[in-house]
Amino acid sequence: MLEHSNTHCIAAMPFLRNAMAIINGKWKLPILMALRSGVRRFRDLERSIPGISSKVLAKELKDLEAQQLLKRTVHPGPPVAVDYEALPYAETLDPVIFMLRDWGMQHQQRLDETGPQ
Amino acid sequence: MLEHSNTHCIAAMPFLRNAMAIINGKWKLPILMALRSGVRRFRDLERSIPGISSKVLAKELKDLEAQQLLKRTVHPGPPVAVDYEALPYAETLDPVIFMLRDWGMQHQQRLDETGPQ
DNA sequence: CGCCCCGCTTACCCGCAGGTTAGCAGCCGG
DNA sequence: CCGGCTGCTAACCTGCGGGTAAGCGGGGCG
Repeated sequence: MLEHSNTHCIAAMPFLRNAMAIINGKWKLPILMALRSGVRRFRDLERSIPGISSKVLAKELKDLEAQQLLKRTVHPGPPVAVDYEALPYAETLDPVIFMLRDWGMQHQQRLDETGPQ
Repeated sequence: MLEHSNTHCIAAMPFLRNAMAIINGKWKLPILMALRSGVRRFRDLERSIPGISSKVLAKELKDLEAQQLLKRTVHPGPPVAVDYEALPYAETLDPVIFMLRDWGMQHQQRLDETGPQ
């Protein structure tokens, strides 16, 4: 698999883990989705993502910024305001996410059909 | 994102998690790779996947079987022999894995280029 | 009989993601 | 001056994925 070579597979694992690490975690995708739908302020994100805690939100935002998927901007007021925006680069994740979602859907169907019997 | 509707995004999350759950875990992909490269017996899998323990291997094999990605067959000997083989269905994961790997590679490059400066 | 191989299972431990609660500095409105 | 909102951080706890070590029933082998 992966070009029919086992060594290539092993070599590919770090990149796979790399990619997974970003999509992974309970909140990364919800955060990106919220950002893309126009929410920018910390508290607004907190409110628009039901269930997330401020601790986790802050941490995930840092991670996503480190991955260059979003930009944090501090507008010195007063009052100071912070906003987060998804970078265009974040869109390059879309095809990957679509693929995962589609396979996930089809797989769920398969399990629903053949599993219960 | 995901068809420009936030509700669709939320609806898609279970499928995403579903798909992730299968690819996820330290050993799922290595096991599938080993199976596809022709290894079928439990002990052989254990040996061809350096670092895995028999406990984890057994558990992951059960999971993968439940997901219908592989088939477990017991050949009553004596001696009894058990073999595991990847089902053709497992190949439907390839495009997903390719996408992840490719994005992961390109992303790694991006971080290497812009990060250090 | 003694020993090793196979295919597991059991019991125990550990690290880390993530949840819970609390608090803090800065600003504002009343 | 009091209370509330914003953008966090700190301290604590829990669950779970996974590692480690050991063992066990069945069989083959010398």
